[in-house]
Amino acid sequence: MIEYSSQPHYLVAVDCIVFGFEDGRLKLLLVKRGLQPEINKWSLIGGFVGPEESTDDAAIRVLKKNTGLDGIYLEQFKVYGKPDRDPIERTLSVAYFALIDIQKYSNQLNTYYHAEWFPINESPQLIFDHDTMVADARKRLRYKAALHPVLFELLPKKFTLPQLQLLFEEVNHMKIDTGNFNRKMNSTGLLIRLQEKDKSSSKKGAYYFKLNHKRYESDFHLILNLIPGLKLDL
Amino acid sequence: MIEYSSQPHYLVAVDCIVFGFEDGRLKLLLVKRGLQPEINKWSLIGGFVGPEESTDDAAIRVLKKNTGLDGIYLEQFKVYGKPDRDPIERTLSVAYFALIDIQKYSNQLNTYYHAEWFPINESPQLIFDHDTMVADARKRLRYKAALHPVLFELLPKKFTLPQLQLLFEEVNHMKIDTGNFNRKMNSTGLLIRLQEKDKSSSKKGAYYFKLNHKRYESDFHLILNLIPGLKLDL
DNA sequence: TTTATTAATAGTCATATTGACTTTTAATAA
DNA sequence: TTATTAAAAGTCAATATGACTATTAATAAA
Repeated sequence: MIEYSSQPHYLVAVDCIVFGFEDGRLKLLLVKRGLQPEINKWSLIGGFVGPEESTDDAAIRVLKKNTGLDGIYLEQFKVYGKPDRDPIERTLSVAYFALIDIQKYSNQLNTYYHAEWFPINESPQLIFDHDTMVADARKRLRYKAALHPVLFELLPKKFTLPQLQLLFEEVNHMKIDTGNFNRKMNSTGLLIRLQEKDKSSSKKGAYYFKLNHKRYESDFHLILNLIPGLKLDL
Repeated sequence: MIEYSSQPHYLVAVDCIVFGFEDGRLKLLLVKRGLQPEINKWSLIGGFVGPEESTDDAAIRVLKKNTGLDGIYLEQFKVYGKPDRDPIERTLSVAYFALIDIQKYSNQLNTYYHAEWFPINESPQLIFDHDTMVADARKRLRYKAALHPVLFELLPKKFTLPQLQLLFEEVNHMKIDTGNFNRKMNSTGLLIRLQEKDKSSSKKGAYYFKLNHKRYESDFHLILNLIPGLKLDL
C-alpha cells in the first residue's frame, strides 16, 4: 500500500456568504455559531467537509441544513488557507457566495431555522476571518455583476426597473443615471415587461418585468458591460 | 483544550498551471512526478501544503523549488475537492495559474531543474485531474486576458504589436483584425514605442514596444474590453 | 373638474467606439 | 528601379455612450 507518509493533514471547512436584497438594501444571512470556540458569536453559514462529499456538495448541504434552502445560486470563489486562521486547529476554508431571493424563502427561514438577515452595512462583527471573506465576496459579486446578469438571482419573479437600478447602485456603491440604465437594460433582451404596475412608490407606478429565462441561460456568459468604467478587483 | 473532535482531516496540496509564450505558441510547464503513485508520469508542478505556510506560500515555494523561479505572477483560481480525485488518499488541491516570460528564465530551467515546456496543444496526458485543471486555467486566463492586460506577464521586456496580437489570438483561439487590434492597444496608454525594430519576420520590421509599468500598475483593474463579444465562463 | 405634483419613462444629441475594410509605408530582394 | 510584403495608418458607416431634457401616467389637492 502506497502512502503519502508523514504529510500533515488538516481540517477543511466550507463557508457561505449568502446575499439577499430587500427594501433597497443588500443583506447578509448569518447564524449564531453552535460550537466552541466563539460559541454564540455571529458567523457565516459553514461546516466541515465530510469524507464522502466534494466541497461543492458540502456547501450545498450546509446551506440546506442551516436554512432549508435548495437550488440556490452558489459559486466557489476563494480558499482561505493561512495556518493560524482558526485558533484551535489548522482549518482551511473554501468560501462560496450564494445569491437568493429573500421573499421566496422567508417562510422556511423564520419558522424552522435560526439564520438571520442583516443589512450588510449593519452586520455584527464575525468570527475568525469571516469579515474578510465577506469583503472579498462583495468585491467578487461587484465584479461579476458588472459583466454578467447575475443579480437577477437576488430579485423576486416580478420586479421593476427602479428596483433593479437600486440593486445595481447598492452593489456597485454608486449613483447610476436612470435613463441610461433603463436603455441598457432594455437592450439586453433579458427583460419581459408585464402589464401590471407596482404603485407602492409612485403615483404613475413602475411596470413589473420578469426575466427572459431562455435569454438569461444562453447569454449569461456574454460580457455585458453593465456598469462601464468601473475599477474592479477580481 | 477545545477540539473539533472526530472531524476528518485531509491532505492539502497546491498545483500550479504555469503558462509561457514562445514562437507564437502558448506553452505549459510540466514536471515528471517524483513519487508513487504515477511516478515518472507528467504532472503539474505541485506539492503538499506545509504546517507553517499558507496555500499562497506553498504555491510560491513549490514553484521556486521546481523551477528556480521567483516573483512570478500567481493567482489562486479554484479548489479541487472531489473525494476520489487522488486514488491513494483524499487530497484537496488548491490550483494556481502562473504567468512567466519564458526567455527570462530559460537558463535556470534548463540547467538546474527537470521542468519542461510543452506547447499547450501537444502536451502529454497528465495525472489525476490535472488535465481538467489545465482546461479550467485556460478558461480563466482567457477571461482575465479579455478584461485586464495580464498577458504582458508572458512577454519579454521588448515585444512587437504582431507578437502581442499573436498572443491574444492564441489565448482566445480566434483571428483578430490587425488594424483594430493595434488601434485599441495603442489607445490603452500601456505601450511605449521604442526606436528599435524587429526585422526577423518582415522586411519593414515591427517596432519594439515596452510596457508602461506605471500605467500597468494603476490601470490593471480597469476593465478594458480588449476582446469584445467574447462568451466567457468564469 | 381642473390643476399641481412626481416618479417613471422616453427622447435628444454631440461625442466616442466599433468592425470591416482600404491605403500607405518602409524595408528588402529581385 | 521595381516588385514584394508585412506593418502601420487611415476611412467610414453604424452603433454605443453619457449628459441632459421632455413627456407620461397616475394621484392628490384646489
